[in-house]
Amino acid sequence: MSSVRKGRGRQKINMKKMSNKSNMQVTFSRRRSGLFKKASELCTLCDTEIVLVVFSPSEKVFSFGHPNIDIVIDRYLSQVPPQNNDIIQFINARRRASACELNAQLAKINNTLDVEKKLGDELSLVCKEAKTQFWGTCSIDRMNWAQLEIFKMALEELGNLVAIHVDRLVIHDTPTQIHPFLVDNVSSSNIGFQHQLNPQQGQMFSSQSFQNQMWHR
Amino acid sequence: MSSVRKGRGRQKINMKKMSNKSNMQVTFSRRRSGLFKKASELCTLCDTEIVLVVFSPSEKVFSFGHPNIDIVIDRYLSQVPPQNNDIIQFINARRRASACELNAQLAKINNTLDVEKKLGDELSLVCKEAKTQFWGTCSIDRMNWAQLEIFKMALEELGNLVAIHVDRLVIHDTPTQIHPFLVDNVSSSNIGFQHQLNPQQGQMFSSQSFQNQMWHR
DNA sequence: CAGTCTATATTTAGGTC
DNA sequence: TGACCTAAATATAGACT
Repeated sequence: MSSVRKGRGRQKINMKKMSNKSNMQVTFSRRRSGLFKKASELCTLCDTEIVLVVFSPSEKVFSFGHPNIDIVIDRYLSQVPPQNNDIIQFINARRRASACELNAQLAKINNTLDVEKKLGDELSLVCKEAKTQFWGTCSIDRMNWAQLEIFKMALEELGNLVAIHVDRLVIHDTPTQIHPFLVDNVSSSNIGFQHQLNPQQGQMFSSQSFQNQMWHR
Repeated sequence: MSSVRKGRGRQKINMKKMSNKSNMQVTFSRRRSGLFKKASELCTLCDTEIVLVVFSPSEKVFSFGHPNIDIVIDRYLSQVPPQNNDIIQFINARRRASACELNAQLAKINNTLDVEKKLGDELSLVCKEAKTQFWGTCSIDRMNWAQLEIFKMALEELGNLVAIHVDRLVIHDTPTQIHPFLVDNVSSSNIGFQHQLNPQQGQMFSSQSFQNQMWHR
């Protein structure tokens, strides 16, 4: 009786990086599950091919894919030796940075949205920036020679990695390390085509999560 | 008046492949959006890296996730004369759909801009679309291993192209073929790491989209 | 198709164990 | 972490425009 106040129900949260580490962990788990579930539902309902890979803030990698693509991805990822390849690291570093930043930007935009709906001028700015960035960000033209050189190498390196990987795949078709991930009352376990098995099973969705120690950091 | 029964609200649906094609299309769009939104939220809240690729039943590809390499690749592929390279064609084919969408989106944004400066709600739309579209369109990750073979070749090809391009740049600093589509009164600018420039600028966000007239389908 | 509206179905933040 | 609880926040099916 008196004790109570059985929870205040779901609270609204700011769409920005959560400050509380602990809460973040919880949220991460929950939302990751939700995300995978949504993905699997989309597969089921619309007969869609999907690939979803999530890197947890703590170096873990979770993935899901309708057909068998994810297997390839995961194998690929899990087999790339992180430490012996500066280029890959370089690439990842860049990727990480820009991914983060993009997210930050989006969060900001969203915030703005929440707070103020009538920022037409902002829209203008956003678009303008977008236009700028469309050409600026990733265009090779805008890179300096040094960067291009590096990229060139990176690409070649990447080519090799892919080649190597393909070879491996061709040789032994065994998953490196698959684990059941979200197994509601489901029996996941199968690799690849799990989804089309039992469409009517409803909430069935499986996935494989992988912990690849690789490129953490 | 009499008309009424303004909708029965959300109905529960069977979690199995939708029979009604038309409904499926609608559901696909809606859920795809939702999924991408969730993904972006996860990124934002938990500082997570995500790769999400969805192949629509109608061969379109939507993706969300990190950029960089893929971007460069995209960028580059788009500059290669399509007819002399089957591999490139193959890859472009896969991206075409989403490129179209991007163009459509951008066109829309531009229109909006010209006509009305204070469409706060549009901002909302823009953001949503941005989240959906602004990430990579092409990713190694989504390919199955057969495709990897092809991709490998493409990469090698790419390496050469980069090299060639570098040469060109060094010689004359002129863009090979940048097109208009979005050239407002913008002064684009720096290289590579531009994002960290003005974090507090707020609504600035970038993306990698490419509009090359050559793709229209 | 894309956007709008309505009424539910789901998801999930915050707590507690 | 994981499971469970509550209530508010969202996502969306169906019907229309």
